[in-house]
Amino acid sequence: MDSSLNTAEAMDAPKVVAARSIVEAAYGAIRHDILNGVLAPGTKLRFEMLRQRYRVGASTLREALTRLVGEALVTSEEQRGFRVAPISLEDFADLTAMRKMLEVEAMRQSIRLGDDVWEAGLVAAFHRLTKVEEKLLEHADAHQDEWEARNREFHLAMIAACPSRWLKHMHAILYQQAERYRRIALVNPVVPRDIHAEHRALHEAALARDVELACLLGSRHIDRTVAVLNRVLAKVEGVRAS
Amino acid sequence: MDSSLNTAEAMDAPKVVAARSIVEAAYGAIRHDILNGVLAPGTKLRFEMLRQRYRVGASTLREALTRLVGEALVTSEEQRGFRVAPISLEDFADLTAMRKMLEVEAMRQSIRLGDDVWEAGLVAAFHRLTKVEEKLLEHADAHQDEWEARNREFHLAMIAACPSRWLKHMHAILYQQAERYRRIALVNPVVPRDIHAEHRALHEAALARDVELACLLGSRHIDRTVAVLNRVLAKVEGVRAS
DNA sequence: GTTCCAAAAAATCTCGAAATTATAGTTGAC
DNA sequence: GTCAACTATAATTTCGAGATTTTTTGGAAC
Repeated sequence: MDSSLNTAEAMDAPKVVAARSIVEAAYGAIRHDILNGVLAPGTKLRFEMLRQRYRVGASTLREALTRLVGEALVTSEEQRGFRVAPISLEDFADLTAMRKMLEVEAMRQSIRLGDDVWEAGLVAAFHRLTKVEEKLLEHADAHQDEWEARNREFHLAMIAACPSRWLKHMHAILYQQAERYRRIALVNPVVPRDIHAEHRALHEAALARDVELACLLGSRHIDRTVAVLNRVLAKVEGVRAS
Repeated sequence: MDSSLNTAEAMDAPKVVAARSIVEAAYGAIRHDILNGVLAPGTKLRFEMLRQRYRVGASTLREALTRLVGEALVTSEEQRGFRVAPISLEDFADLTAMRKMLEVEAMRQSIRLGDDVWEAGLVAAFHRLTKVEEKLLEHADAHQDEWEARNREFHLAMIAACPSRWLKHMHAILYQQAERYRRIALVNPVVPRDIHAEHRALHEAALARDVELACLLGSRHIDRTVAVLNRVLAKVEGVRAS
């Protein structure tokens, strides 16, 4: 919960969470498959099918799904089972507007209150992100997963000093949702070119404690990501339908 | 989900939800008990105890609790069971700052976009709230529960025209959390006196489509509620401890 | 008195069969 | 041919016993 600066736990979110319980493992696996589009939006989640797929009992499965409902990755209809939460351009716009509001506010607080430890974490995260972006320029579409992870860490490091647990909690949910859209659009991988420049500017403004500039850059950064994604998503099958 | 104007469903949240499934019933019952302090903050939630209390099987109970974890009314520690989420003055401040931000933004959008139906709903909600407040002046601390419900409906009606699902969703979670603190502080019932005037002003500003005034009033309204609650909560046993 | 270890106790977690409910298919009446 | 009621099928939901893990207890060594 409070370990956003910890390097070792960087890969916590993506896949294998070294699950201590079976529910946790199932939850992680299903979440992974939803985020990566293996379980397509709108798909009916039938119990027999899921029980085979993830090798768990009915109740265990049910608990994992309930947890995903709480994060709005799954929907449930009383007595009619579960579905992968549908996606739409409308939802993406809503989601992003909300995330922008929260992320900017979190940045504002974080930059104001961040101490040396926060700065160190931010610099480190930026460095790691830079490294991956260099690799990305050579090997093209490999490392895409890794870039996603580093990108997330960088943005998390940026708001790490924000003291509001609720703000960070809700931001995390929204970021995860956005991540879902991003990965679905990633069928045609978007090579990040000027994104590095944006990150650098953002990073420097934060270190210079220029709150207003950083917020402005952060805001624009999200806007551009959305602009790109909107273009891609509009073409992808199923975004409009489900 | 979309029935915030429906009179008949006014009592949906508090208690008996006419549960279609047993999980739903258990969830509602436990939620009710947590919100009203029957299950005190920090309390360990042992399965045997809960199974007896609510008459449900282990898995069913577990699912209900998982759902409550999603709303941050319950915490879970891997392999160590569940607890009623602790409360603290710090959390209350955080929670409220967050809610203020979201509620004001939702009001802003709602007042800008609200149509005739929205206006009608708002007027109706204000009227019902007024009626209860009159009753409250006479019979003192009875009807306190009803006032809570009408107050909630009024504030929901105010933001009903906000088109953002995410904004309303997250606001709902925060409002519920705040409700928890309010009811715990309600051991010494605070008689709402000038609150009626505040509501009237807010209501009129909204109908006049004076966005800025309404937001200002809404903001102040929350601030005052917090000021009062802070004074009460500081005295209540257990808010600081757990 | 403190610290360690093992065994017992208590709690949580997991499973799949059985009960309940929804859906599809079928027949019969109009 | 359409609709309603009924039946058969398929899916979800519920339960509690058993497996697994944590916590407590008791006792021996230091």
